[in-house]
Amino acid sequence: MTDRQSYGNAPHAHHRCDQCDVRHKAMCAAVEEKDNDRLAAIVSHRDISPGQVIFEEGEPAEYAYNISRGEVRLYKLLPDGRRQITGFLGEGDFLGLVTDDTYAYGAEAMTPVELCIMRLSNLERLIADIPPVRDKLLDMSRDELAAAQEQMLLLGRKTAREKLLSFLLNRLDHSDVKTSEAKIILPMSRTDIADYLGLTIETVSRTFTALREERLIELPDTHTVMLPDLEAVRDASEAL
Amino acid sequence: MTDRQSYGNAPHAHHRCDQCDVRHKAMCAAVEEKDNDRLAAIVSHRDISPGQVIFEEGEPAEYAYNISRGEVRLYKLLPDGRRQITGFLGEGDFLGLVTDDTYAYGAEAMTPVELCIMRLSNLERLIADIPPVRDKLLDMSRDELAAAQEQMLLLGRKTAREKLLSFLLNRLDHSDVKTSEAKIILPMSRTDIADYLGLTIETVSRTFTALREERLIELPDTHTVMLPDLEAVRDASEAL
DNA sequence: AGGTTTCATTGATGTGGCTCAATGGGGCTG
DNA sequence: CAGCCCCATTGAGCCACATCAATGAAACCT
Repeated sequence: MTDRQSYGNAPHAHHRCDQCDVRHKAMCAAVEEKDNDRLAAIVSHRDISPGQVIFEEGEPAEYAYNISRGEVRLYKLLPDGRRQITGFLGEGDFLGLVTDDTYAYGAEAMTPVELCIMRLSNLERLIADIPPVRDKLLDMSRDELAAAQEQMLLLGRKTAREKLLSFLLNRLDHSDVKTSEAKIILPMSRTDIADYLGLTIETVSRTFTALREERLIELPDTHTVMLPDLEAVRDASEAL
Repeated sequence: MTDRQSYGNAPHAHHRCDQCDVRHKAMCAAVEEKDNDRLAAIVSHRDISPGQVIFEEGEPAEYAYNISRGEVRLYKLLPDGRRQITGFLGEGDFLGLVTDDTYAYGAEAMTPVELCIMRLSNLERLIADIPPVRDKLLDMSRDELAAAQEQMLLLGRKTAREKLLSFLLNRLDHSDVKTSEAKIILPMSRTDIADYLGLTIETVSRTFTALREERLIELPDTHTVMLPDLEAVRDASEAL
């Protein structure tokens, strides 16, 4: 599951932050034109291949990351190997808020990932000097907290069917491709979905099949889901 | 469950913040001596009796709160009434971080509660003007996020037994009475515990009984738990 | 192209926790 | 202090989801 190789590949040289594709979505959007050089001076880049570990839970936290390309899973483990995925991150998302000086969760690439890296000490100085950055991070952690609470409701009180439908609706909201027909691409495996929803892989698979037979969803292939009747899905995701 | 009466009792007059019992634990600790007057000028107080609603999920958020006395539960509801408690708050805790301008969860008093109230608009000005306040709030939401992720692990992947033991250990950590024997006071009902752990009241009750029969816990009365062998509890809370 | 590995699906069976139901006990009220 | 109400406990049976096991299908390597 985590064939950690050389711990990521060698970092690149610095980059032009003002030309970054995901700048507008990322924390960096809070940095003004004039401070761009300062931002560029403290970031470097790294490519990560699918399945590789970015960092592990409990590891001393040295860096914070912005995802400039690809998809990442965050997870926590129990001693016997049970895993809970606490979130999926994508382009523009920020990675590495820490409490005590260790990472509170592990992070792995699900697809090829391009990371924008900065030392936490440098980030802290940036935060102190540029108030909008601090505001942006506060906002982001507020949003994350609201999402976490929604996920607690899902994990603690929803059925398998409701969990899966809520998950699909979430994915739809967060996808940027807004076609008329609701189409969802799932970059993660069934196992990842199961570990995110507090289910087993078999239950996820069976529930997908059941939903397809009810015509609530279509599955053109394993990693694509279509929602032909959004209203029906919304109703079924919280039962009535 | 929520006999909302007159929506709290009449607010008191302002208070001496510098004499506040919970100041050192609260966000207010980040306000310096010289800014005390400014803090005192924007806060008022309110007493809430057990079971009363402080605010409801989805309600437009106008105020933020500090808890100066008592215990509060936060929760989210599904349309059919299923409830997930997302957290328990106590003295010094802050209440009312919002995403869009509505509360992301409901809040109810579990015991008699004394609240320190401030308008969100005033708090925002305080945040903008006094950087340590912003830092403190960022820290607090980081901690809350870490706790939320831990709770996701619990809800998604732990057994009833592990859930209950983890819950007790958490309560022990957050209690300020540090006696040699590990003693825990639970202000909340069995139903609250069930809704926090994603269980039913019957399972909570049965699990308590089973743990007592194994001598992992003692139950002098319904709302008191003793942990005679902390190591054994820690092991059992994550299985091996 | 063939062989291997990995991942998803499906089936058969088991079980932890839920549901439904009855009983017990502690605290409040009059 | 009797009666009531609320809450917790306990029991019996059931079911949603887990576990165990087999098969199918796609991706990967050589």
